[in-house]
Amino acid sequence: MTVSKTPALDLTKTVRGSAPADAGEGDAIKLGELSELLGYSLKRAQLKVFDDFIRCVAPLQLTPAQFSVLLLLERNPGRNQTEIANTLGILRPNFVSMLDGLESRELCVRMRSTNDRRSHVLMLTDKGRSILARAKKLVVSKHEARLNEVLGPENRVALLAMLDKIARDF
Amino acid sequence: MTVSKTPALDLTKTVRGSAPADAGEGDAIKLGELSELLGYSLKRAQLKVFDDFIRCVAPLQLTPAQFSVLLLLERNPGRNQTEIANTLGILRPNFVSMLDGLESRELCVRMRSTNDRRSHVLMLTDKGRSILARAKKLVVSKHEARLNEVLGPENRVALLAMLDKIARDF
DNA sequence: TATATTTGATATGTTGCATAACAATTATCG
DNA sequence: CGATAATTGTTATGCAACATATCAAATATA
Repeated sequence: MTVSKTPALDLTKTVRGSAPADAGEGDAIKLGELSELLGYSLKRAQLKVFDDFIRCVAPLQLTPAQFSVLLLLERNPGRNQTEIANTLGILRPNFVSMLDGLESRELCVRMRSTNDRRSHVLMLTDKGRSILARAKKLVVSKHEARLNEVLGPENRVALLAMLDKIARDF
Repeated sequence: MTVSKTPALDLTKTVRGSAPADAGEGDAIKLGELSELLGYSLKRAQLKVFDDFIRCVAPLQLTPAQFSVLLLLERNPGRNQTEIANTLGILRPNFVSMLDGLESRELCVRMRSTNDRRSHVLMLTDKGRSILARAKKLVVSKHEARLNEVLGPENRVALLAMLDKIARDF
């Protein structure tokens, strides 16, 4: 049992540095308490993971956000823009140009709803389904494979569980 | 032992949705494979954690990025802008306006180095040290306290370890 | 019917992040 | 030494993400 002390930040030293000269030449910069800041590690990890995702799925030219939209449209066909945008945490005004991009590539379509002629029913096109299927394969075979390499499968699951808990209960 | 299957994405169904009508009325939108995408969970968790950080440290008006700069300056006095910016993953041009903000609030100072008159030696002011000390207390007592509530201390440590592994080995 | 709400859209602003270019200074090399 | 290259901080600029206000059309509600 590795007993790592719980208190993360250590507010002891006050560093009375009044010397106007340069720093300790040659040695590396110390992260210090920064390495215990969850937000810092979270952001750095997120950037890395997004970078890897973009690389893995580069042949299809899909960003993580676009991929998530296509996933939602496949699982929830016939929803309108507000519903899809809301579940992804995207504001409706910003979702418009996103859909413009996907629709101009003929990956999805907007159709006026017959029930409520204000809203647009969103649907994947065949091309959209095809691209999404290929994207999934790349994500599984490259992106998640790399992740399982680094973390190990069981750690990946545990990590996901903790992140979801944060996203929900925080 | 909860045997959760390792393969995250499940590329089986093809959803032959050709109905131009609306979706399954009334029921909630299903996230589907999205909940298995690490990048998605990572980003949502990161946004939540940053939001909480900003709230907790609001009385001092410090963003996570500003806090991390002050932490680095305290631990590594006398470094120049390039060194600090690099270790934080901030591009030098963008670090200029960041320092402008901190310096205009008198939290740190730039002094021309006597060794190399191109570079600026960065140092915390007394006010900067004071604000940083108060910020640390808020982070520990509010931000990390909340995190330990949600995750539990040992999970927090495990989470940090995995995130750092991703940030390093990915 | 009159008023309020919802939906998609536009305009606009802010912020984070990236690149090119520049003057001043320093390092390198012929 | 002197010419050239590299470094440091800076400015300008562009792009993408994110946020707010506002609008017309359609619908809901009073």
